[in-house]
Amino acid sequence: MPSTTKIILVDDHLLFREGIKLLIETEGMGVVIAEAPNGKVFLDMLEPLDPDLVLMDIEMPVMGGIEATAKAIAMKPALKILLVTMLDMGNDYAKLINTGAMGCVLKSAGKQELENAIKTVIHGESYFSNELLRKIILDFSKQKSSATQTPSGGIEFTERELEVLKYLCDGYSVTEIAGKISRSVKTVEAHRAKLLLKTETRNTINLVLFAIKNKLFEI
Amino acid sequence: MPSTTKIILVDDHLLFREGIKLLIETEGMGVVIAEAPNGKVFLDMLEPLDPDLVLMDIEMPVMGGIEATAKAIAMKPALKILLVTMLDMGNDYAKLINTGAMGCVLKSAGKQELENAIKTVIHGESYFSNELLRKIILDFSKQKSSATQTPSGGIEFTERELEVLKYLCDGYSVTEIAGKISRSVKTVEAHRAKLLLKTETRNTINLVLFAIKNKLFEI
DNA sequence: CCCCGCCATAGGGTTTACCCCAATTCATTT
DNA sequence: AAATGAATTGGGGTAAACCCTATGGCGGGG
Repeated sequence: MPSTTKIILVDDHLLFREGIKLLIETEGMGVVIAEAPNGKVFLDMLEPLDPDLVLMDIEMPVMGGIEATAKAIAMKPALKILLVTMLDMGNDYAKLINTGAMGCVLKSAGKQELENAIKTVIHGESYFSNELLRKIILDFSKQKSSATQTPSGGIEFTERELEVLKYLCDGYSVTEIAGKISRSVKTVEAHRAKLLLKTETRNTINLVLFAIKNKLFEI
Repeated sequence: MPSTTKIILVDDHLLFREGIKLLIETEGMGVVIAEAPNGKVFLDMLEPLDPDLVLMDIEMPVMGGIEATAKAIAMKPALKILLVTMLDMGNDYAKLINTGAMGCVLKSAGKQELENAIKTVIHGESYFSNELLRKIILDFSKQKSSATQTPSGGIEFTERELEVLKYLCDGYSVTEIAGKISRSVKTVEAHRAKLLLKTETRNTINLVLFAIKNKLFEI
């Protein structure tokens, strides 16, 4: 860990950069060695300047923070990047997580949280703001629930049907299932046929795919 | 929203259930109409009792909370389930999110947070504790980075095989694929047979499940 | 009380999946 | 140049999947 943290600010708003810079240096979080108005300019100064930490905005012209982060991490895998975003940035939170950035804070965060985030990231841990985390999870569960509701409007299965479906999703054939539950192959086939009807699928593979997409069973 | 929330407690520890029950009823959060020591017992009482909310432990004998939640949601998609877990439960946080549960709190949570979670979930929104959210995100980014390193299970496929496999994972039958790529059904079957050999699977369903598990294709 | 509907059980017959085998092409090796 | 091996293309035959039909059991409603 360096005695003085060398920081680069990447944001297309001059006022925001100056405010952050003042905040960082008066609070003794580190020293801002450079500023860039977009991802492209930042990437050009990455090699010669060799910063310890990058505070990166996401919405920027020419090259956004997501793309710039991915490329920067590809060049310097150990580089610590802290993303800065507004809460209502579309709904691509997954991308945000997978850039390789060590953390993400909201622009609405107070200086206390920013300081906390910077120290955490410099220390080698990751920091994601709680508000953002909650948004991401809501996004996740929304995807899930909309997937379960749309296919056929809340399908209900009988115990036997669920049992057969579980075995199918585990990869067992109808014949094998018939043996497992001590019933005729024809019986199990009838249960599967009912499942095909209820889920509006044409064959076993599509039935299994349906169950997996709707997270009825783990695979 | 009902005037008195009907709650079922599912946990294998009697003391924990009794403590939670006392807490819920003295704080006026609702009324505990039943208790179950594991997921199987709970599923049996789900139909007749028709609860508004379920407090479900994850680590339980016979049938765990993840599986029980998935099945319960499959039977009653509108049912509200609040999972209860310890923080160091392996690393299957993704499963936890995708069960269909409306929320998750830690066993170490105070009664204030529990009350907050119950009210939120009953109100129709989801609630996940902040500590847990942070864990989940870390898990998520870890999965992604390891996934980019090993695209397949070490197996190499030819162009044709990948093409056939993609169609299979989309739910198309061998006959349909033969039409799509203008080849004989027998040819496509031969490609699939090669896929079965390479992946060491016994039939198409297991082949598709293999591909999904190894994240060869999105579904 | 009896009928209707749903579930679980199963048979008959057609289509598809699966296994064993073969020919052609093409790149690499001997 | 000949041989080897792998990819792509198919056939033939059996087992399994898939579709249509049917019976006995059980609970709710006229």
